[in-house]
Amino acid sequence: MDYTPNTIEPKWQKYWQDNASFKASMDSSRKKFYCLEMFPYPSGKIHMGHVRNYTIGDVYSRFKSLSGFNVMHPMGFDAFGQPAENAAIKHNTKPDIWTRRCIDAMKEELKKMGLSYDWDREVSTCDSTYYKWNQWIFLKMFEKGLAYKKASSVNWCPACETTLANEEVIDGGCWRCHTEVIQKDLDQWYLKITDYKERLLEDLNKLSEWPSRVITMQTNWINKSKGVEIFFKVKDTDTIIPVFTTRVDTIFGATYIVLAAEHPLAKELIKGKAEEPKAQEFIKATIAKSSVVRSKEDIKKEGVFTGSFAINPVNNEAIPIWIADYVLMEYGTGAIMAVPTHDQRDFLFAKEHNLPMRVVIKPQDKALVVEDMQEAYTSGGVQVNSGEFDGLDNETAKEKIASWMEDKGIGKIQEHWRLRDWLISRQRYWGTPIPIVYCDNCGIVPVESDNLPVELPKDAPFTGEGGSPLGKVAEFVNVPCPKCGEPSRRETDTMATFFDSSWYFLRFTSPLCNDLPFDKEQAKYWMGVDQYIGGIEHAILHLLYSRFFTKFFKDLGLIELDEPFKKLLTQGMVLKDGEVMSKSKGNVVDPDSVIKKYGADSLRLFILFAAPPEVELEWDDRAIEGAFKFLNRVWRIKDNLIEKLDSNTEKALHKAIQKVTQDYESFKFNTAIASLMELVNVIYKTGIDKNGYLKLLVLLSPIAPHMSEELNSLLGEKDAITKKAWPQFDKEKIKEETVNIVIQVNGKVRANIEVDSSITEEDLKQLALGNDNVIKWTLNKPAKKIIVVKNKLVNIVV
RNA sequence: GGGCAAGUGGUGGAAUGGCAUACACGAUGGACUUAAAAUCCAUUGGUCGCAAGAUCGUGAGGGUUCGACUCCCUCCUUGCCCACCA
Repeated sequence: MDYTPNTIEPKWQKYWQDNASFKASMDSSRKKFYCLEMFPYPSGKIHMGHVRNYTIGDVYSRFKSLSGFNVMHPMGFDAFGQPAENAAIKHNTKPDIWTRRCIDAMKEELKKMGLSYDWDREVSTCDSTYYKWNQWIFLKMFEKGLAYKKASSVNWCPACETTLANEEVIDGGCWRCHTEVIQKDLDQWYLKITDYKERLLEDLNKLSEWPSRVITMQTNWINKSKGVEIFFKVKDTDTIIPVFTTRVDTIFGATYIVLAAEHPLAKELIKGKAEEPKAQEFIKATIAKSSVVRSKEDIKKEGVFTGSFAINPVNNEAIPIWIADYVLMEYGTGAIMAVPTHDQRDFLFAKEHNLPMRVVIKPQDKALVVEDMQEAYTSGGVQVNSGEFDGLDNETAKEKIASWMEDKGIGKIQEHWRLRDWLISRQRYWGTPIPIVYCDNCGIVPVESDNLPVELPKDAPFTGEGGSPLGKVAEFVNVPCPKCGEPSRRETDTMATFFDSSWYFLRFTSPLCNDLPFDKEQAKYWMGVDQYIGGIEHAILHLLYSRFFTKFFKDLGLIELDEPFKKLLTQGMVLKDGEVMSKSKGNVVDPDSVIKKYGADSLRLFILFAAPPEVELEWDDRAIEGAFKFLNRVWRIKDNLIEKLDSNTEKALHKAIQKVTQDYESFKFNTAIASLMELVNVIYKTGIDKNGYLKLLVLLSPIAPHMSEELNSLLGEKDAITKKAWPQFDKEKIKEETVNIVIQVNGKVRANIEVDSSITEEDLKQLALGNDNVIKWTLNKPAKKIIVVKNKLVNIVV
């Protein structure tokens, strides 16, 4: 009988479903294991990235389950978002209909992969039973002052007609449609994630099982830096311009000041000056450009003189005040002190506009002359031209100048954080309505939590143009004020979808809970997520937001833990011909067609065997055949089972159990598969008995679950393979009586001997010295030194 | 510009201080077959050699060590993330 995955696989998928093989229930007598892969956006079709992500999670999950853990392995859909709106417009349907269809299609494909999900826990963020709790969480945040409204200039995508968080702007374009982003003033809802910045930074220390690069990226994102806010007085006035710097050691070299075009003082300073008309025009032109466009490196650093001067408080020098496009209002105080000799941006600007320069830090061993400088000197060195601080090294000077300025009241030591508040408003239809009402009498009024959910109207008109579709639905917008009952208007913005995905892992613990976002008892048992698996592209935003929400829930008393994800694996991308698979490059391999041809087991095997999980994986059409061939090889063993296992094969089996177990545990699936292949190669030479074969099948079952179940059942086993126990290896059986010892002379391998593993060091030395080849290579020279590494090698140095 | 990875046969990769290239793909040869496919077996880093064997070899150069793909320094290349963050 041949191996026919197309008949075997649906059969076992049905069996698992009918027998609720992967249903997880709380059982405090058993050790739990919560294995989670990042839930997908339901595009309707899975791609190889999904296959890789979910196969890794599935193998680990099945391995943990066979090892005795009470495993929870849920799956759901991150179903709100803009593509549904675009698709609905394109296909003349409605986002919810389109999304539900996509979810069904995608679920079918996921099931065809044979993934061991507890589908009873499925959640879709577009269900009102889910987004009701988004609204509840939002109201709690509003109550605690963590959700607030701010009128501000925001990134605006003209194509999507929606605001974007800075984090969502990629290379000056919208992260989804790549249209160039412009600036627009809107009243926006923000979440005050900055209230949690200390904890978000501090608690990174607790995440010892996260990849260090993700920790580094988060640290840099939150980025705490120490510096000094310096007070520059505008000459002949009482106006103060505060300026923040991390390089206070360069303060004596400040030769001008630069304000952002948006700086509130900019217009005031130019008033009545000869420079006013030119400066006015510059300000207007600069504000029109978005921050992202302005931040492009190739843009020339433009600026105008304001006609005003500032007094440098450390030496009372009057220095010119400029306005320039390279200074951004959002950072620091929106004004900088420029030190062209020691900052490259200032250097270029000063050269361009002929501004003065002065060296205040010079290298240890030589002089630094302004006229000879081709670029700013940004390294450390010795203070010069810095008054009483001359001669100090600049790091010491930094400390001393800072406290000296603070004592004199001309500066203030400050912490500066890079992390900013999180903009969650979207002028979109397909998202969670923000549960807020605007009343002429009462102002901003939260919807009563008893009246949640604020349902998304099913038939809002949207064309993709002209702002919020919800604003056009009268019966949605016009409601009585929850406080005074007078006619008022609902908020028509919806929430960014990152909100939805910031707590779904908690909802999985009790997806039907209807009095809180999640059940406290269930969450206490199942949380935190023992293993989280997903793409490196989520290393900052999604993980940071999820950490923020978790800390917020802790503060509400809903959970006890600080961090949601104990262990994190970031899988590498799937490439074809050295490039990321993408529709635009036309190099996409459709998983479904591979499953049709070779079966899900072969696809799973290939994707794990081709590379370790963390690194990029190169798709290879031929190697998938190799995976299929290997499964056939395992399949055929069933026809040639022998009665009695010989001791060498038995040893090979036990060694494989040891190696495969270790490798699964540490996500080294590629080498685990290699060991299984080696074992199969041995079996082809010597044969194996039924008992040994069954063990091999259990070892293989996390990777090729369908075939393993089929063979297990063909051999007459009553229990499904998912109910079996993980094989244990016997230490006695893998004990080696003899070991191979490498003999080196001066570090070069010259001989190889087989010795009893209990041999003493002295005997081994003598044996090595007496070896013919060793004698040949030592040429009777006396050994200067002999290094013996137990059970491995002898190195004779002559 | 900053940060983080990575660089090993024709290819994917293995080895984290101790026999470099496990396992697989591909290739070549053989067995089976009327034949092909499938399957099974063997060979497969370079150079020299009939062979035994020698010698070179993990991006480049240096260092530490009895011994380095592995640790350290300098450089090169590629990828990813971030970026006028003051």
